[in-house]
Amino acid sequence: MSHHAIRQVLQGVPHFQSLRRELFDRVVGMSRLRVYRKGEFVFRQDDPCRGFFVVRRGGARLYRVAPDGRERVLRIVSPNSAFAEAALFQSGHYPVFCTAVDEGTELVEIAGAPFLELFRSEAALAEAMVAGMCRRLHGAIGHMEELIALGAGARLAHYILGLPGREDESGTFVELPSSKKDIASYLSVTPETLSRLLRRWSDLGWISVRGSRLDIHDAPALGAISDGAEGPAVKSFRAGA
Amino acid sequence: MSHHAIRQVLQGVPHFQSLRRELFDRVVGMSRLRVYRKGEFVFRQDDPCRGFFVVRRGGARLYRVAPDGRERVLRIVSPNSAFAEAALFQSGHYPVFCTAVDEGTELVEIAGAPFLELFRSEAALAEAMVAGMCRRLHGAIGHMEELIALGAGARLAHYILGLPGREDESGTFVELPSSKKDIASYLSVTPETLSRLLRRWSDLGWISVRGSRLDIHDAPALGAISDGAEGPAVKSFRAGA
DNA sequence: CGATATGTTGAAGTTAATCAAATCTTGTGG
DNA sequence: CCACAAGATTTGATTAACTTCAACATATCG
Repeated sequence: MSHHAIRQVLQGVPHFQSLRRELFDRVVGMSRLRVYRKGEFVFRQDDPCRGFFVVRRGGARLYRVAPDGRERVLRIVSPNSAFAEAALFQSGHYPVFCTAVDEGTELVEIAGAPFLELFRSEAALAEAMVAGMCRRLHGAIGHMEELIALGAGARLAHYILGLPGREDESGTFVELPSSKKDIASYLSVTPETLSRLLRRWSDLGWISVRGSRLDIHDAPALGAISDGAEGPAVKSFRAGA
Repeated sequence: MSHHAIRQVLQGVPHFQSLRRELFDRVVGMSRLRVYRKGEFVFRQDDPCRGFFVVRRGGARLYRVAPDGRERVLRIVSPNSAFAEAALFQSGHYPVFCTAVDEGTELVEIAGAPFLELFRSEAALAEAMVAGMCRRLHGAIGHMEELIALGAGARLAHYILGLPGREDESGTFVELPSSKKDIASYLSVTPETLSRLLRRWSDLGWISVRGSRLDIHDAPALGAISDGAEGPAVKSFRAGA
C-alpha cells in the first residue's frame, strides 16, 4: 500500500507542516506514487499541468532548452523537496522540462485540480503554500546573486558546502546529486572548468574526488573561496544614497 | 483626498484585479500614500516589516549591501508595480534596503497586519497574491537565466528592449528608470562596460544616447544581440535524455 | 566487448574586470 | 547667475578568468 509511503513523504514537506489532520489526509488522498527510469521524462515544457511533485527517492532535473538545442539546468530537486507548484497558479502549463536523475526515482504527484479546490477553501493551506513559495523565491534570488556576483570557483565552493554532508570513517563527504555535466550547467560553467576546479582543490588537499563522492578535508578553505576570496567577482561600487 | 489616488493605483496592480469591491475597499482603507525625496530610505534591511508597497510615481531601488560595503541592485521598481510582499510571509523583516530613485517618488504603503488578516480570511485574495508571486518568481528566474547565460551585451540589449517604449516625432525611445550606475549594478556589469556598450551601439547607429533617454533606431539588431548573437555565452551542451 | 556519453587535460583566444584619469553633470553657496 | 565641489559617466591600457577547441581517458550500457 503506497498510502503510507505517500503520507510519510508529504509529512516532511514544509507546505503541509501546519495542516490539520483531516486536510492532510485529503491531500494524501489526491496523491499517487510513481517510479521512473533514469532519464525518463516526468513532464515536458508546455505540457498541461496535471499537478505538482515531491521527490521521495532519486532526483528530478528541471531544465530549459534554448531554441538552438542547448539546455540549461535550473534546479536539481533532491528527496523531500517539492517542485512545479508554481505552475498550478500560472498558465497551467509547465514552464520547463523535467527528467528523472536516477534509475528508480520515486515521485509523489499531487493532482492539481482537487488541490487547487482545497487551496481555495483553506486559508491555512494557502498561507503555508505562500510561505513556501517565498522561501523558494528567496532561494532563487540567492542563487542568482551567487551566480552573478561570484566567480566560478566561489559558486562551486558554495554549492558543495550547501549539499547535505554525511559522515564516514574517512571523514565528511557529500554526494553530487547528478552528473558533473548537470552540476556544471546548473552552476553555469563549462564541464572543463568544473573539472579543473575540482582538480586544483584536490591537489591542494582540500578535497578528494571519487566519482560523484567528494570527501571534504578542508571546509574552511572552501568557505573562504565561497565568500569571494580569490575569485574575480564584480568588485562593484561603494555605498551611496 | 488621497483615497482616490490610492484607489486608482491599486486598481492597476494584478494582486487586486480579481477582488470584489468590498474587499478592495478594505485594502484601500489600510493604505496610505507617502512622498519621498531622492535617495531617501523607504526601509532598511532587517527593519521590521510594516507592510508592502506599490509605486505610484518615480521608482524604488531595492538593493543589498555586502559585508564590505559593496552594494548590488536587485530590482528597480517602476510605477504600478508592487514590492516587498514576500517579506510579509517570511521572517517579518525586510531582506533588502530600499531607497527612492527620484525626487518626489510616491509610494502606496499597504499596512501588513490588517492585510495579513484579510489574506487569511479571503481565499480570492490569497490566490491572487500567490499568482502574483509566481509571476515574480518566474521573473526572477528569467532574470537569473539572462544574467548568467548571456554576455554583458545580450543582458543590456534584453534589458533595454524590456523597458516600456514610448513614441515621439523622432521615433521610438526608452527612458532608463535609474542612474546608469544602478542599471549597471542590476545587470551585473561595471559602469565602464555599460558605457562602452552603449557607445559601440551608438557608433553602429543602432541607438542614440541623450542622458537617460535612449532613442532606438534598430530594435532588430538589439534583438539579435539579446538572443545570444555575438556575445560569448556559455555554449553549454546539446540535448540528452 | 565494443559503442556512446561523460569526464579530464592542454593550449589559445576573448570577454569583461580592474586601474587610472579625463570630462561631464548636478547641486550649492556666493 | 556663476564658480566650485562631489559624484556620475566616459575613455584608454592592462590583466585575469573562463570559454573554446582539440584530444585523450574512463564509464556506462546494450
